[in-house]
Amino acid sequence: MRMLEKSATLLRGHFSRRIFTIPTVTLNRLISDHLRREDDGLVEARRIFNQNKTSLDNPTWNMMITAYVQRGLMTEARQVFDQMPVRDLVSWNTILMGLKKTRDPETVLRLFIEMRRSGLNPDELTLPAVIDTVSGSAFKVYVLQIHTLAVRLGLSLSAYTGSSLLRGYTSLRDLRGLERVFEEISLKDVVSWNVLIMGYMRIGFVGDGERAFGEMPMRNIITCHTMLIGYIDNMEMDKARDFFNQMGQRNVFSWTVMINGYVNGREFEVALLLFREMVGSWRPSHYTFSTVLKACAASSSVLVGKQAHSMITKRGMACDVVLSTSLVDMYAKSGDITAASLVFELMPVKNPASWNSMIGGFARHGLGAEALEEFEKMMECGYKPDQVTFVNLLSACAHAGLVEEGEEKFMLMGRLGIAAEKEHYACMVDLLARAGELDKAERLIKGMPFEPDVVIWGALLGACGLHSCLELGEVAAQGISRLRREHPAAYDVLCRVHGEKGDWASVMELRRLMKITKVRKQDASSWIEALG
DNA sequence: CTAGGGTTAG
Repeated sequence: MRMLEKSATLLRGHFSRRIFTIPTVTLNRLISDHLRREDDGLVEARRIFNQNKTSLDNPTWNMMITAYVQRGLMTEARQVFDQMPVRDLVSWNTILMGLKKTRDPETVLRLFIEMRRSGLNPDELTLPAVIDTVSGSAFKVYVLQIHTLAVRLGLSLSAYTGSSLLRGYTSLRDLRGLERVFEEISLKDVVSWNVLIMGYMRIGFVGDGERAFGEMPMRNIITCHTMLIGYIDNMEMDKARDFFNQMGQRNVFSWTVMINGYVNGREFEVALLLFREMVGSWRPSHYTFSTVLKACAASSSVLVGKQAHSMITKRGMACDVVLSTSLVDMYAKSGDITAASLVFELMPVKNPASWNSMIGGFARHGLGAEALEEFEKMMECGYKPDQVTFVNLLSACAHAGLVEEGEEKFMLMGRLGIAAEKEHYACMVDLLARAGELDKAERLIKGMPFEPDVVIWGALLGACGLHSCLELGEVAAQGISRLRREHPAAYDVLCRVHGEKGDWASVMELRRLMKITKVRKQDASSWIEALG
């Protein structure tokens, strides 16, 4: 084949755009062989493709689009698509399915309308691309319109199109729609059933999910995972565990789902125990490790964290961005900022989340200057900071007492078009109040576009305790008690403030109240305790 | 020549 290609190119050079052309069949074979190659034959395929554009048939054009779509290169895919002399149904389907991944409902809808205008009718592959893009976006209402179209074209009978309609009605939380679409499918396959169960579970109808599970004529392991995830999402951890224990077949995925369920339910010890049980007979995936590292980070279990890290290293597991970021975060949250920084610096690919973990790590270690410095590097490297970046940055400033820098970053956030959320205000209140700028903090709270929450009042209250400011402290404490009746920290700080002022009568009254309402201080946790 | 369902980080 290579020989043929070489001589063809040679000949084409000599007979420059004269009568001699390579037969279309040969070119198609040549291009598809390149695209099938394990190593990247794409560049070579594109070269041959470009030289022979005028004599290629549609399947070859479509294969070229597919090649780019599979690699996620949508700009290139679009380029080829736009150059096509005649776009057929496969071309449209391929480009629409590719665009699904970009989560750009406007473009997808525009293209879909353009396709209809060109006189082509969608088939059972076209609609899922459109439906899946609009569901879960602000354009979900289109699901109903597309369903109507599907019915008119007889496509709602298809299991393939039907499953995307099921997802569409799930995103609308429309139980009746979900069931009606399911009934419309003429030949229900295992996917139809699985997606139906997923729909029931997502909308919160666990019982209906269980009923469908009992009724279905065929099952596979994905059915079981759908049930498992359904239970976990509905916080039915006991049912999930029972189901998991009874599963006839399990794989790495099953274990990961179960472990992740416990992590999300904040049952970190159970999660780590299950992980230990798992490694006896399974090789965890990078999904497993990420979720386990999250558990380690949240419970400051450095020991298990380090074990996980060495397992990853020892078996030469590909450490992707997500996994590396989990490592950085685990070390940062369990107190080893040096290790965190080391892993972070060695990361070949970073993303905003990675930077956030690093900056957040510096913040929690009180290293304000380092956090600010890392933020500058992040900007220099061209990464876009987001809300999380600024929460970390502002809390770094708050912990390090960098008032001016904090105010500066707060304004920068506005200039970058990132809306300040409650958490940002909480950091700013903390920052200002701690620095003794209590009036400024109070004004900030009054100017907020939402009601202050416990965290914000708490930050103010804490600082009032620090600066022995009784009047404002009481405003804050009242704010808290309006939101939550018994809040131990509020009583605690108020006692201190009153005590410092020598207002012992108030202190006694508070202590009495605490006894009556059985208020207890919240449990503290430390890195030392969690080391085991 | 296009093909649907299940998991990860800040």
